[in-house]
Amino acid sequence: MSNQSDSPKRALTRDDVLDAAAAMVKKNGPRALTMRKLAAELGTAVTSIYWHVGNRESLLEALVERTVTDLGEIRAQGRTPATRIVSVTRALRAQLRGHPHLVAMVHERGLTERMFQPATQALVHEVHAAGLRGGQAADVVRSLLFQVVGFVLVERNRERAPVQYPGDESLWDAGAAEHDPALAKGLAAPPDPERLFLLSVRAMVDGLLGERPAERAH
Amino acid sequence: MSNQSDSPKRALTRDDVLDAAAAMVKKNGPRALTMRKLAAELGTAVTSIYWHVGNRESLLEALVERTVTDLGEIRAQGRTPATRIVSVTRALRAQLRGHPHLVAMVHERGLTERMFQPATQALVHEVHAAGLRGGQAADVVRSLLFQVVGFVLVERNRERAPVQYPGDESLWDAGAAEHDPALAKGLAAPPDPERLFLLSVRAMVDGLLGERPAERAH
DNA sequence: ACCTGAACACCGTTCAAGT
DNA sequence: ACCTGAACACCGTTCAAGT
Repeated sequence: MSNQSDSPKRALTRDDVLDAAAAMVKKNGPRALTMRKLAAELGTAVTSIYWHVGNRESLLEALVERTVTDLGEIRAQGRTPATRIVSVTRALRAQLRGHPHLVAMVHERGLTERMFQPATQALVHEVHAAGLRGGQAADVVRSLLFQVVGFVLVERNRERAPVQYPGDESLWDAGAAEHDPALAKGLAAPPDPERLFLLSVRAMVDGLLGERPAERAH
Repeated sequence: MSNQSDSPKRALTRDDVLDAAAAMVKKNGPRALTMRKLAAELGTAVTSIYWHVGNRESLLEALVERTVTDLGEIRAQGRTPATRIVSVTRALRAQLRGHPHLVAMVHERGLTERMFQPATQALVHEVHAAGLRGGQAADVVRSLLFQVVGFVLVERNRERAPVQYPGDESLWDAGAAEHDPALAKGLAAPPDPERLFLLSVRAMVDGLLGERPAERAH
């Protein structure tokens, strides 16, 4: 708990507050950001913070806003439409993982559209290049966005709760795994998120792009 | 704020506490469950609750445990492997949506494996019936579980934050939608989750089942 | 074995008062 | 325009004391 600067006194600015708040969130998550501790960190009275940012909720909102703005563009890589689309989802996932607490905060505040604008634009472009148009293209873009965000949410929660219940093979030995020891082992081991992400995104992209309306009967 | 019963006095049981807590969570979410309000609801001192359930965290844990136990089986429906798998994911999504606050609570507490045991078993069975074995089957099951849970998480957060930023077409008109008005309109309108879920799960199932190792090059 | 009130250490927020 | 301390209404949790 040290002050932001060693110089004897300086006017407290709104950006000072945001910076300190960002540091606290980055270190221990949004839950650990309390107005009082933030004030202590900044060496001011709690009430000064209220003057600069209104209240805790607006503070978090401003924080999210600032982070989203700093996220930067997403560029597709690869030659085929499928690879380019997959590369965009990977870039988006990397962005999200770079700001571990951002996804949940953004979601709780309904800024999703805004946050995913760069990724959406990139996806729209690639999906268009893949030959899709109109409502179908929109569906594909939406499916992919949901997929990536959902995956990251699940992934993050998994990391935070490291030891899963029941944890080992006990559940799958008893015939549940259809007498397939390799399957049982595969389900018992912790998943490799990198691999799983690629696998499922590729499957979805293949499924979405390969779709010919006439072929489908189920 | 009324007491649980009109009979003058009764011994407070652990189940009474859990029941009242469950009702409060169901009504206003886990955040609204405070020990003090719970005590008021039950007409006892706060400290009595501590005697019965330890503390707030164990209370929520017990609640989750009980709900998960009550979730019940999942049965596949349909004739082809693909339809049967999709039916399992739909049933799982319905279960999760039936307990709106459960998913997040379960996740925060690392009970995911346990919660999804019925769905996992059903999926393992169907994936096996589709001809997949070993590690590949495990990957498919995992991908689908991640997909469903992720989708429901995103979906739920979207419902809670109804008006999205920026909200309307303003973003997509300016050439971002590749001069495709139908696409722009599709992205601007709020998604139909039911349709989107089916669409993306089917795409993923197709992609996962249709996979022949030799065919893939990207 | 079960329940109680008092007390502690925290919260977010408001308000009147200072410079 | 900016900062302050005091105060209010909440939290979760502990503890010694009751029956």
